[in-house]
Amino acid sequence: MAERKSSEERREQIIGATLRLVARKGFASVTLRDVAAEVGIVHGLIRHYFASRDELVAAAFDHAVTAELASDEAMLAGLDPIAALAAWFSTTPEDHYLVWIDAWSEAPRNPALAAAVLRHHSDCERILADVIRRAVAAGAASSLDVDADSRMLTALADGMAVQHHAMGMVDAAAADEIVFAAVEARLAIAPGTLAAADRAPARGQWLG
Amino acid sequence: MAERKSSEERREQIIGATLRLVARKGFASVTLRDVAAEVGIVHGLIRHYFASRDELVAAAFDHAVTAELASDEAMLAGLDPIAALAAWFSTTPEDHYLVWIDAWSEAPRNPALAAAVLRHHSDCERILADVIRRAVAAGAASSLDVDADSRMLTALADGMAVQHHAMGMVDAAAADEIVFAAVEARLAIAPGTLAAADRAPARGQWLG
DNA sequence: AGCGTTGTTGTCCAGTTGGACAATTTTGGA
DNA sequence: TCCAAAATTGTCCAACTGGACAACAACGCT
Repeated sequence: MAERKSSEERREQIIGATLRLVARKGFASVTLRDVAAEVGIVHGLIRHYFASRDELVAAAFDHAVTAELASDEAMLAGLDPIAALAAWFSTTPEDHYLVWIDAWSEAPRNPALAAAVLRHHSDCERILADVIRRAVAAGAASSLDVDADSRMLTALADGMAVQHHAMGMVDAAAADEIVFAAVEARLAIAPGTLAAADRAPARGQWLG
Repeated sequence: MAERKSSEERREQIIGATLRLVARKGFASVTLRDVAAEVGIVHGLIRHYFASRDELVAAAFDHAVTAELASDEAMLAGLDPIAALAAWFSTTPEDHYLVWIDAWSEAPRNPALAAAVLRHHSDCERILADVIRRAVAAGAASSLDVDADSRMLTALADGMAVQHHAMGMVDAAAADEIVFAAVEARLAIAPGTLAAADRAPARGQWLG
């Protein structure tokens, strides 16, 4: 009666279900039984793949962000630097950032998750720094300290994402406008350039 | 045998204990029994003061932030505008921001908390906007759109706080340096001015 | 002193949780 | 074909959860 799946397939199925639930209900309130029901298995089976609940949610976060950043990076590589900046700072899908915010708040109490958050945040700063370097090399921007600029602009984007996604203080258009203006000022790009270049395909979704 | 307290006194005692536990363990994992044990009462008594757990944590957040912002605002009023900017953007106590980050992630699932977060975030932007206006009036800074600058700089401070407090990516000194530089650039203040002015008394603690 | 209000207690409940584990079924290779 | 390994099930458990509630004790008022 059991539709038996290969180990890897089942593992990814569980991770996918976990992510979907985390996006909907937050890390703290996702239970093993929730995940099992979403997949259609018994909750005991999850223990066969993940040693603990903490390990499961950390693995889910890590898996999703790894895949998404790789896809984003590939997409950015195909754009000219200005279009890449516009795409990178455009408002991301709702579920994406709510999971990040949740991860920030959960990290102090879940070491495995904290490590993943730290690593992927560094990835984000590195990806942005690479784009800035390309823009500078192309003469489209200027930067005295690329890493510092990347760190500052990443922090700004995170803060605006909180205002938009978690608090609903600003809509997507207003958030983009504020971030674009700050990026342009910081990198000596003519005002309005990024908004005009913002024709990139939407960033990847997690929960297909 | 019962040390009977006045209604208001007991209420604040419960709120204080709740905040202390939220800072330590996060909103989601604070239970009524935890709070009761911290205060030294029976968990049933909490129901006498707060209709539900959600209402308790929202009230605790609201109460603490209200008090702290009032105290901060009074302190800022006693400083010249540049010193006030430096004080406002100096790294805040650890427990303070961890609670904010936790509130962001909990807000989508706790309407009362969401309302408090939204209201107090607006307070923060307003307080900063007032300081910027004083700085502009004093000829110490310039701003084309005070509200936009306040919103952008608040988002930046939040994002840096995440990097510092939740991820440990940067230490307090580096975070201050990045934020100070961005504030100076945005408001046309000479570089280094804020670091030199950063002699303000530490912002208030919650968990006395 | 008597009395109503209210702070306070202890106990109960039905439900949920993460984890453990033996039993069963399926798979894949010898 | 047979068997060891791996996937999967069902069930158990001890602990904990928020909430309900009746009983008790201290208080303010008259």
